[in-house]
Amino acid sequence: MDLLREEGYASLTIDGIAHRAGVGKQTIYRWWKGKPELVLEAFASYASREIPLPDTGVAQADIEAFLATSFRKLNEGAAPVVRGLMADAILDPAFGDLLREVFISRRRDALKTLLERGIARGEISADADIELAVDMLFGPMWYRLLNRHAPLNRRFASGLASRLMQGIGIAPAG
Amino acid sequence: MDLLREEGYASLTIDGIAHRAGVGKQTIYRWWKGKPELVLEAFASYASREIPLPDTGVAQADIEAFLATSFRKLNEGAAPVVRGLMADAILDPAFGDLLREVFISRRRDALKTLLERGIARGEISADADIELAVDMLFGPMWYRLLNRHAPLNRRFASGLASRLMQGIGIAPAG
DNA sequence: CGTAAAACGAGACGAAGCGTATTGTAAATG
DNA sequence: CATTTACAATACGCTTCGTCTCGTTTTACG
Repeated sequence: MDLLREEGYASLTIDGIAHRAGVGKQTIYRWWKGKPELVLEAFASYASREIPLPDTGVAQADIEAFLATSFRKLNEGAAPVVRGLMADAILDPAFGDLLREVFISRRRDALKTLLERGIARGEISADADIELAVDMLFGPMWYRLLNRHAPLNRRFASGLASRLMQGIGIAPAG
Repeated sequence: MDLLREEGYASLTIDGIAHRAGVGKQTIYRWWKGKPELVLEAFASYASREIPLPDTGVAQADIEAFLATSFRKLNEGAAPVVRGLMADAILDPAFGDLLREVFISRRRDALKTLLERGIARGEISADADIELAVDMLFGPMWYRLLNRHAPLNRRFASGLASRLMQGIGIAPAG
């Protein structure tokens, strides 16, 4: 993780990692298939203290808080790592499967939990398309993360959460 | 483009392109900075017959048609190329700037035109956040394109367009 | 035309990084 | 205590990169 911060994902090499760790290359290849798998595992353990799910009692607020926390983690340094992992996932479909399995799908599950709570509470339509809703929240996040055309800030989190609820929510009384 | 289709973006090399083209490597480097820039230009010219903007008279239908056409182009063979370009854009910020400038931003502009027509017609709230709306349409598209967890089909286009309009639209009479 | 400059095809070159193989040493295993 | 396993170090062959050096067209212009 130190090397990753110092040199960036693209410049990180197995030789460099082995040297910094005071370890032979063979030892690294004994435990990991390559750089992406190694970084993914390091990142997963770094982020192992899972982001606790917010529970404010209101779906829109939960979603907004969840997104805001995700954005904060990215802005605090995770962004380059996540971007690099995605680049390798694109170039190597096998690693793409792995990334989806151990990272993407878990984040999706967390978000689904929030949405299902909203359904249970009657805030969200029972026949809402949950998969689509997740895509509508994480999609724009990834789009800004990878494209860098606009910041991942609280305003964005708030905008996404409120527009989504207008799309799938049940209008509150009043 | 032939080589790209045959071998895939990741396996495409400058040496390979030069050989296939019956051309020296130096000639390629004289005209392009590297593989990503070359592929971007080839792709841009291939897609130069710009997708004409739909104009049905109804914003939601325009948006849905625009998305559906984009999805179709991707599904017909553009997807691997676009994915590869994005991977390089992630790994090389300078190329990321270029990709945003000549591709991403133009697609965004096309979508903005549709949204602004909707505002002019009174179908979309005049103070709607257009940038956010574009992110909410293209974001999920890119998310599925890169992550491959779900298909880019007509149902997805329809779902995105309708949910967006519920978020930023003005309820029609009736 | 005719000649000088520019662009070209071919491919050699050194620098990286990859993933594997080798070698002798240090742990651990039983 | 013997044997097996893991290890650090590093050499190796391979691939690709981007630059360079050749003669050989092709182009530009007097």
